[in-house]
Amino acid sequence: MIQDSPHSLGRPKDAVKRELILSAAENAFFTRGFSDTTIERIAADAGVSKVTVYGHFGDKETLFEAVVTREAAQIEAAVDQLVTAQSSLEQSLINLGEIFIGFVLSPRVINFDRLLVAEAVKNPALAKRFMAAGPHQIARLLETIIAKGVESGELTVPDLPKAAEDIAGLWFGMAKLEAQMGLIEQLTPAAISTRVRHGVAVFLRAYKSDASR
Amino acid sequence: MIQDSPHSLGRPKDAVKRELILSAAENAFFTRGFSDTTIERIAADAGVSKVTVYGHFGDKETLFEAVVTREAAQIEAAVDQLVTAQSSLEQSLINLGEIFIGFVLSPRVINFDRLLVAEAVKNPALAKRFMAAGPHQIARLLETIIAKGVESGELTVPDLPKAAEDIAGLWFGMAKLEAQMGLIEQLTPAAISTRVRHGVAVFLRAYKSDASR
DNA sequence: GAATTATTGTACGTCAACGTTTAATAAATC
DNA sequence: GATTTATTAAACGTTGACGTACAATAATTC
Repeated sequence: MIQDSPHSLGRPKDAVKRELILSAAENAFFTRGFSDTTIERIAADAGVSKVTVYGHFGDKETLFEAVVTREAAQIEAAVDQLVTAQSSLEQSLINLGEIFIGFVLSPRVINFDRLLVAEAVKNPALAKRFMAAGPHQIARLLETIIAKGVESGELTVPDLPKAAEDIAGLWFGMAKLEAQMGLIEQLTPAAISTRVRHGVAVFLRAYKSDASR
Repeated sequence: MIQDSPHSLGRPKDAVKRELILSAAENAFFTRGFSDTTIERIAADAGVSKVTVYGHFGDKETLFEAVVTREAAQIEAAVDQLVTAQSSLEQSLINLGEIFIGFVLSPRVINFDRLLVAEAVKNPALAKRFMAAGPHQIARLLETIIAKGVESGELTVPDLPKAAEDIAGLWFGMAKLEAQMGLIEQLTPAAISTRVRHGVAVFLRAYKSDASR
């Protein structure tokens, strides 16, 4: 049971303002990085005074961590929704791939991990949290799907985690790097679909069992 | 012919000091990023006065660009040396892959592109220069090797650039991301070799022509 | 209504870093 | 040797941003 935050005395902190600050901070950190983001700018964007920012979050570091934690939670929730519908192996892979690649290559997530990459040296714990919430969860889902294909006899897979990594690598190709470097914009759904289907096709050619040829 | 920089009058700038500054700057930028690197620190590391830094490079931005340009040139030179020895298709791929992956996952290059990723928003031209000097050159080499396999009838490849991207993606897998995020250290040569051979095997299973099965 | 806390705007203290100036010395050309 | 430029150390001006202080007002509990 979580107590409904009693706060016993005085004017309570405004939860809406807190959200506004987090959103403004997220946007600023994402586009400018940690050092080049100023608290004053965040406060202005949030339509809030600087003192209020300091009232809700003690300092810049703490605010940054709050942003990352919040984003990681959102990613985690999004991944959880990637429910594998009942369908063929190929279709399952395509479904997951389209959601996965559309997600990972979205400007929002690219910006997020641009930021994380830059801060990873200084704050490894945050980077780990991100990996656990995103890529590592996806990898587990992939393994589940591939394992089903093995059970049904469609696939021959000597190393499950490696096979999951293979298809993820095929989906990514060079696109992630090029997105990080700003060379490609948001991919259209059609482009994502093409990319994913190609990866699935190559993967299946490599891993299809002799029995199912 | 390049004139031997006449400089006609007065004491010439010290080329050794220039190199020392570039090295110190590279190291500082790589480990701390652009904004968190100070000119004073660079000067101190280089064993040189701050004024000398400003004498050689007008300001911080220019120094940064000089570092990136120099690094891109080194990468370009390194890639040029990836001469494809005369050997089997499989062995050619393995050779290129081991050099490629060893190179791309080295702490030096990971740091470099960590830096580039962070600055890509502000300076897209630098990011493009990096991609052209590194990944895009490698891609061309890969296409050359794969094309040979097609000519010899070993491979069936409907889309050459895509196939090159496939094998690069297979080699990378999640390793690049994990290295960027600081989750894995420098891979041992053995680990690199294993990773590369695995990628080649999967690639060949997917792309081997019917005639050569 | 009294007490308490939140929020705001403004102002301030502090610090770090960019980039410049100055005076002195070193290294090059003529 | 005269001139010119590079280098150094130290000091400086300036700017930008973090974080705090203050006084006034708003929201909430008792």
